[in-house]
Amino acid sequence: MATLKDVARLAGVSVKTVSNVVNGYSFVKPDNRRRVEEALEATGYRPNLGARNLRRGRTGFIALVLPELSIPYFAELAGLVIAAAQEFEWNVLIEQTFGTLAGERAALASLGPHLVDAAILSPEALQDDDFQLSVPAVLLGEHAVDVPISRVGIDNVAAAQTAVRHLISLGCKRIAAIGAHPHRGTAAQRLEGYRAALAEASLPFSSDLVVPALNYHRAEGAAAMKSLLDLETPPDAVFCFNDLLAIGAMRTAAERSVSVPGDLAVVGFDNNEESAYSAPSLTSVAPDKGAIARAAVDLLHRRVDAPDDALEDVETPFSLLVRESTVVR
Amino acid sequence: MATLKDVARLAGVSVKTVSNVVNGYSFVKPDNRRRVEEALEATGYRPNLGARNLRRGRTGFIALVLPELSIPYFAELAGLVIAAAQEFEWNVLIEQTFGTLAGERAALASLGPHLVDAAILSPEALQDDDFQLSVPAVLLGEHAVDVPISRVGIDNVAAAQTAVRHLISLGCKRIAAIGAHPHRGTAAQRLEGYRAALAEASLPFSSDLVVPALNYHRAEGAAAMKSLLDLETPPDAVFCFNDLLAIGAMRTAAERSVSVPGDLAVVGFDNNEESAYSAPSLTSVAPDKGAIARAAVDLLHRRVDAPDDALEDVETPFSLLVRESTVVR
DNA sequence: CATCGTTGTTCCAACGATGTAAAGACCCGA
DNA sequence: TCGGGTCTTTACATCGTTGGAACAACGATG
Repeated sequence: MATLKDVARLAGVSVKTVSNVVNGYSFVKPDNRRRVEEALEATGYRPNLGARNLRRGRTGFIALVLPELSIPYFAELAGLVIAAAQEFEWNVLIEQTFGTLAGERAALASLGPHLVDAAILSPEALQDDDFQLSVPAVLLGEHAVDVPISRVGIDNVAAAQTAVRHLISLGCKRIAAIGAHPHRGTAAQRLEGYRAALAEASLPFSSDLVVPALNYHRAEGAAAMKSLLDLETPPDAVFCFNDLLAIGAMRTAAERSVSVPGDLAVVGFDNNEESAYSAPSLTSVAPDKGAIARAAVDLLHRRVDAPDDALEDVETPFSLLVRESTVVR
Repeated sequence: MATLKDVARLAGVSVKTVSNVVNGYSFVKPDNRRRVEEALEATGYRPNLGARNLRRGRTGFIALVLPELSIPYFAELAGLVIAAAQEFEWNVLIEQTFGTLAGERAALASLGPHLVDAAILSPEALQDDDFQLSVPAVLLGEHAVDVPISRVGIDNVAAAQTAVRHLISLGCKRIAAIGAHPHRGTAAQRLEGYRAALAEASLPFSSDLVVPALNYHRAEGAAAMKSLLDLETPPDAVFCFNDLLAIGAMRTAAERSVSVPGDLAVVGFDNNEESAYSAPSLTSVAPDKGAIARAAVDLLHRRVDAPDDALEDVETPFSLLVRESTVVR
């Protein structure tokens, strides 16, 4: 691998002059510039990022801390974050926590100014004390705890309310919710939106109809739906806090010969690509994932230069995509 | 951020002694070792990886070059590669190519010994000439071209043959295939397995029943299935070269009121998590993704130390998971 | 022609870590 | 007491890059 030194020798100039050319410094004699450029071309020089960053005090990386890539929402988001980060010549380092406290603590501990310039976090179990960060960070989703970190995300209360209002508009009276979670901020907000929508339609809130979930995997949705169908009076609709839970719930409904949307309307959350192709296709709250990714990366980019700016709370748009799981074809 | 110098000053020893303690060098006096360890603890020292790697000539990163993270197979694989890489203290850099030649070329060009120690590649369009790599690499899938790079993957011919034999054993006579691709090595192999299975059962091969696909997205599977159902004599089974195509195909079948598996048996490939929950659930060839990820990382780890060893071709196991899309419940 | 400001280039130090060589401490037996 | 080996520590150079100061060349100015 060619270094600046090699290029300098070949071009017959000093190392610094080559560095100046590489970095677009203006005051280089046209003749020298040409010779250097030829030498760069000839050697196929590529800067050693480690050395450059060591010198510059930057690493060129940002961390993306998320539960797991096998969850479609996070996989899609990760792809968009990588694309957004490219604009700032940032590489993305993905850390999986598997939603555990230990995993999240380990991920945070491994971060530091020597490894990454900034971090995007999607925590699920972290407590206040854990947020001892040494690099600028932004939280995706909702604050479960009161920590001074900027946030990017949709208005989860409004989004949940929109989803449940839709179910109510279809005439559903017993609307269940799957996905309550002790620590997850988004879960609390979505539950709040759910209650608000019930309240404004004067529908009773029944804790029987609220089923918790820990990992938001399909299997949990399936299990939750079983317990709901076993109720004395099963629900006529279910609002799931993510699409995977909804897919699991629909699976159980199919196994029990409960017709969706005839007997049971189902709404999910996240709008995974898979949800447009399920049978029936899934009505879902669709956050603008691209906007989230861009906003998060952009915020961090500003924050790296000005770490002491006021915290930000960026609200990104969402929409409700109505599909077959709530409306008969 | 504390450096070795800070720790050394605090412990009252030289920088090198601290370095020796950090790196587990044996000959350090117990007394000094204790003082250094206390100082490490007190300062919360974490090595600057950039500097360490600059000195060691390693980067601590491997690249994972894949089409896109929003494709579940690659998302699941990426998660497993990250986990496998952790064992060797490697961080994983994910590069998305979106399956385009330009994207793949750009990804390869960006790799180099200054950025990564090695690379895992899942190319789809690259030609022979493009494989000018400056770091050890391993190919996932199949060689589409004749390049001297190690490979990890399943026996795609045998896997496809197994899948189609299964359809034949169900009594299917007109078995279609979706996913033929001009450049993709796996596609060629799977097509070969498909033809072999037909041949051994003395079933005719008809090119009408082979539909190409470029990106292996759900939409393509849906479109391909439409064209198959429009045939004068539609197929009674379809073997899709990945699960997304199969999901799309089943979607079309549902829209056309073609019953799966009654009128049409469907087999996919990859065994995405989603496929166990679709309606009907999808019979799929299940490669051992964990084994692939571990084998690839392991191979690279050996290759970094011994770059000139003979090429390897690691074959990982697969199985056929029979589900509702081929067998009536 | 001395002085000046602008341009262009080079030299040197530094980022934080580690390998090398050499020096210092220590213990043993002769 | 001395030589010789084994531990233990240190000073120094180095990885590839860039910032800053110093310096050199230049035409323009008085």
